[in-house]
Amino acid sequence: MQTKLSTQYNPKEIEDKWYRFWEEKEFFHSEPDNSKKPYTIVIPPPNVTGVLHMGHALNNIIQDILIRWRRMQGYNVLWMPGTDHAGIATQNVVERELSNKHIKREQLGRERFIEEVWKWKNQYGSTITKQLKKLGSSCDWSRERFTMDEGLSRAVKDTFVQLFEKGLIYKGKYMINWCPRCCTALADDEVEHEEHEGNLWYIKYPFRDAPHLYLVVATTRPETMLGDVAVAVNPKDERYKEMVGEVLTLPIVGRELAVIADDFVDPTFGTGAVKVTPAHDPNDFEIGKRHNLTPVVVMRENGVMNENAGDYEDMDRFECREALLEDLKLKKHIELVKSHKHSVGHCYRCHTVIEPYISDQWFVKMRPLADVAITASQNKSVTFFPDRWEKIYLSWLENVRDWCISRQIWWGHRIPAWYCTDCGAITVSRDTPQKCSKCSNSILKQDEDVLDTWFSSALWPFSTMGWPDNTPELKHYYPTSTLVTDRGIIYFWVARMVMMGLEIMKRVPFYNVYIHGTILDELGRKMSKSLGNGIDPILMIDKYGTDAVRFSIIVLTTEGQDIKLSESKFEMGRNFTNKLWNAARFILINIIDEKPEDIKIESKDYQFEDKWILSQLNSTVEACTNHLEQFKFNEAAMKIYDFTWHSFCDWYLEIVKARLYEPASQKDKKVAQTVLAVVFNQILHLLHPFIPFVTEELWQNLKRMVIENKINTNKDMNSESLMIDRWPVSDKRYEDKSSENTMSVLQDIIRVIRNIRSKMNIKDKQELNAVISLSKDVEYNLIAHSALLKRIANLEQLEIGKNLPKPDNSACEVLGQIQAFVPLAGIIDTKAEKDRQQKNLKQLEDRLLIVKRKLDNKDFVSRAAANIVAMEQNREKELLEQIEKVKLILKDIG
RNA sequence: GGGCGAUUAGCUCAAUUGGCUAGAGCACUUGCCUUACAAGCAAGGGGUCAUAGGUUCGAGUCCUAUAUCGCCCA
Repeated sequence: MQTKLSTQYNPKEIEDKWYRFWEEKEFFHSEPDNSKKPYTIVIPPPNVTGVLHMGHALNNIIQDILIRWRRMQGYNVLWMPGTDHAGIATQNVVERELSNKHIKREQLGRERFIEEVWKWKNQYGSTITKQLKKLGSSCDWSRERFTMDEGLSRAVKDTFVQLFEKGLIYKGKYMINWCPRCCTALADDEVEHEEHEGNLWYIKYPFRDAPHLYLVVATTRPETMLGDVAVAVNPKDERYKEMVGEVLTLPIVGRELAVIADDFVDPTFGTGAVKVTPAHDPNDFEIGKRHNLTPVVVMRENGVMNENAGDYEDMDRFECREALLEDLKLKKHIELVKSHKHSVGHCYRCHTVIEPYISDQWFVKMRPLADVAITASQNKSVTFFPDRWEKIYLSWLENVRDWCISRQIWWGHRIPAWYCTDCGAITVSRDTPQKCSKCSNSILKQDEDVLDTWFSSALWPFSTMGWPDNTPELKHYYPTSTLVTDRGIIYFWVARMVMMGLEIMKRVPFYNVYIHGTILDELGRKMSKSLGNGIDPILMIDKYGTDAVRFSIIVLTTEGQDIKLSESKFEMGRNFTNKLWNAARFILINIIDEKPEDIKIESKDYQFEDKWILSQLNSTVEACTNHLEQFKFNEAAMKIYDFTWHSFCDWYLEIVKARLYEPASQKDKKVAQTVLAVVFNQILHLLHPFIPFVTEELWQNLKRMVIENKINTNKDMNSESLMIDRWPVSDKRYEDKSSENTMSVLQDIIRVIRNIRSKMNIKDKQELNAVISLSKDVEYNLIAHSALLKRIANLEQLEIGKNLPKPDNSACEVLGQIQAFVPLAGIIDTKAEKDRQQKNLKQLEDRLLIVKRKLDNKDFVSRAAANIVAMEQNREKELLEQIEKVKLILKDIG
């Protein structure tokens, strides 16, 4: 920026430059170093097929703030980046690409298909990491990991074998969630439930031995009746008691069904009699087991009806529903159709309606793992911020069912289990086994399935550190410090990491979990591709600059609340970065010294406004640090924003101009220059984690100018970069309540004079006279600040004294113990002034009434805290005095 | 059906353990091209804190209902 500065901040000119600089200097890189305390975050690995959206942006901005802040505090900081292989999603993407070339994966075969996926990954898989860099993320890219890496794959195998050997992984035929489009099993939490407006069909099932009589069952999925093997009623249901044991004939199919009694049946649902289809409904599956019923499967894996569906074979399940209903209607088997809202499960990857399906799958036994994870949060080994999320986490763990981990796809970690072609025994092993563990047969076939992606993600906090090897990284950085994520993956990921961390490492994977809000559109809807209501963070970065995007997002992020976002919100951040830029311009221009001398500045050299701004800075440092410690990012950001703009720029810069332009002495000019540099240097430090690019650019310029002009900031400005310089620490010695109080009075006086100016239509440029009258017992030495007042309020003459009389024809304002008079002979609008004073009086009297009401209340005086009562009494006194003064003024106006 | 969150200025959000006149940003009104910044400066206007009860000397804040919206689970 040199000293010729553009009046507007242009982020494009500097962002890439500094990111490159940081990377080249390896400032993001971390090595285990036991002399320093570690601070570790593992990134929630975005999906390799992913493209950065606002949710990622928020998530990574927060992590980068924590990381940059802790790094500046001197921690040995590691931010571990990487991506996950997103089994189903990635396979879908590559299959779609292939289908454009009219190729099916089955034609290629497993090996060649996986080669294609890797090709795709290598070509497109780094899109999102490039975008994370654009966002300024200071990840240690040299340690970037991918869940399909060799090392992480080894961790997956090792974990699988360990859990299998402990009996925590088993294989079995159970009812699972099946996606007929992806043709794979899904875990319970991979099914998204949606309320659907459907029908409840009441179907007549005739008695075998009395076909004119029938029993009516109600169902929302009539096509599954082809697989009915019984009809169940509640044993306590008087209506059906006598029918238990009777035999019905299944319409259309003709199968004989027994009427059975089972407690599970809800007598209030439908007719109280339900069809039992053990192969196609999870509850019926359980009923079937209890009553030894043989399930009849009527559907193929792709959702098309099979040979058991008779005439409906080869029809799609929904086509079959329509055809079947048509036939039932014709044969008068439908008694009633009622519209009925019910929840329908969908695949979270492709949104196809999920089919409950009996299938041979691998499962993780969850109870023992979940119990340990529950304890970890109850005893605060893992702490949630905000804490309400702990309940969500606990309720899931308390009710969790075994986790189906096998997926019938090709892209992923293949299950390390081999089947003996001879005896059928399963051999589970880290390495490819040479012979069957049971019969020693050497012809073995590996399980075709792969593991759920979340199985590998669950190991992320330690697999990325080199586990199963006991690496220096693992010893130093594990457990990680903080996990930052969205509530959407508390079950998928957070809970599973805790379980696996405790099971495998015997230690929690992280101490704190910060759950941030979800970014919504202006109307409060989730941003989604299908709605087209997303805001592309990269476009926003191009338009407003990365720092503006970061700052705006953080200011909007309050304590994990959701964020309604619209493009215009980014103007706030842009305006602020521009303000900062211009404050820097002012400072850099004004610290130039033709013949710089090395003058030592001591605290006794500070002027009143220096002490004031240093005191304010000090409390800002303290507040900002405290807020960050409590994950209150927006409060920290707002605090610095307010200090920078409304204390430093609005007041300090304006006040100090006099000392720069018409210095009383060269020494005092140097003092002012020094304080400017000191405070701005600290501002840049405090802002760096939030807006790293512009702060680095300005700091580098400040550093150069401070050195060139021999400004002694009492801080070594010899660091190579702001990002590795030290985070400010508050220091009681800078606290100066007296200056703060006095300044606040001066600001009030100035505001009052400006207000009079504005109300009386007097141009800002026109100099005025003013008289400031103080009550006898006022301690402020305002006379010492008359130069300041004159300059900032643009006054020609200023008289300050005790109990000064009101000059004729003056506008007036009462400020507690202070009265400000502005003589306006010839200019004053008497009517306007009178109206103004009357309005004032009314306000004061209203307030007095409220105070009096309190003080007249005996209970208040006796029960409220003494300081509160004293405060009210004091207020009453002040109000009475003020009212007195305003009345006098009114009398004077006439 | 169960749980959680929200409801405060025209809009988006704040408001510590209950205690000064409920604050910001944007928008709005008025005046300013003042040599850091018009993406700015100065001065303003704008609130029955969703509703109804209750606790308390005192409630935006705590309790109980109700309404509306959103999310999660079944």
